[in-house]
Amino acid sequence: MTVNDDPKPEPILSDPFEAMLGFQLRRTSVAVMGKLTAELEPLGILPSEASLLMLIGANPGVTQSDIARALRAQPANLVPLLTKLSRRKLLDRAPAKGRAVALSLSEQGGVLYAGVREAFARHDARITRSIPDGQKAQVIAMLRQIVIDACCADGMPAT
Amino acid sequence: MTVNDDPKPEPILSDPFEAMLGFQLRRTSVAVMGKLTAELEPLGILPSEASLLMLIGANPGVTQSDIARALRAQPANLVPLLTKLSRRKLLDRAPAKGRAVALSLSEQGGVLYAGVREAFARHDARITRSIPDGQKAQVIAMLRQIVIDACCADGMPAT
DNA sequence: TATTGTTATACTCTATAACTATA
DNA sequence: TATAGTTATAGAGTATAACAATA
Repeated sequence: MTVNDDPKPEPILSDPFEAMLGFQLRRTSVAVMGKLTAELEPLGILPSEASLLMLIGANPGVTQSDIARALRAQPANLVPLLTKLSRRKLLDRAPAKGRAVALSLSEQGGVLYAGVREAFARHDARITRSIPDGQKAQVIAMLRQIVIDACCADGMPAT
Repeated sequence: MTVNDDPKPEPILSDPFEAMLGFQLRRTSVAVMGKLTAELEPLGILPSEASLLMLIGANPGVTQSDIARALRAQPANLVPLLTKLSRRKLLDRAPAKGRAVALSLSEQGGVLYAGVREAFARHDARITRSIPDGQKAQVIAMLRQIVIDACCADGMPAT
């Protein structure tokens, strides 16, 4: 066996980030998002677009501002994403109060939604599989607390 | 008391992501990175640049490829960052084997490095402050395991 | 020829300012 | 006038292909 099986044959560099929670969080998030991207790729949809599908599917009639608030996104940034979904005939738009538009999934959108939901479920099961049963909620609670520690009680928006 | 103290006065939307570890990881990472950005801002340096300073400061003489490997970055993407640091006279470059260049911090770079290290330490203490003493290592181990679960044993680079 | 570094480029994500439309 | 949505734009991060320089 002359093949190198070591997953990290890196040079002997001192890594100042190994013990830092912040960078480990980021590294984990990047890896997880990368895997999600791969999981969604056969469906021809990006994570950002898929998350809109998930939100609209779970909340028929939501408006763009609702979505922006829920995802902590800038309304302006939703426009190209929703345009793309609309061009694929995945969305229905109905007039709502004011200038608002009530969004829901078209029949085609519903079909893709089912696939996307499955992909998300598979993905989350995969990345959670090493976490002891019944401990996932505690981990999420911890992450939520870190968000609070990171951004609250001083000048930061509650991302 | 008529003031709304609720940090999240959001509409009653069903959030399909609340229970998903992946999105909570991402949300946490975004919040933490935002806070780090704010912490570094007075020093006039972005997190990406600061992480180069940290790596070079801890490993005088590293080359660009060493850095790329350690940070899982594309070598091409380091160029503009290192150029920016060089223009600020923060780096010294010495010829090394092959076409490689050994990077180290200039005197000015060392001064900024001290401040950056302090900022990183403060930042990490802040986001870790809710984690019970002596449990940080376990949390990091869990994150590392999630990275493995997310990307290994099937077609993904070990991010 | 293999490795290192660089250039150019393109795409995604994010943020802001300025604008339009509606009640 | 306040809210919803849009346009344009700019910055940052990331990825790839093509190229130059060195051993």
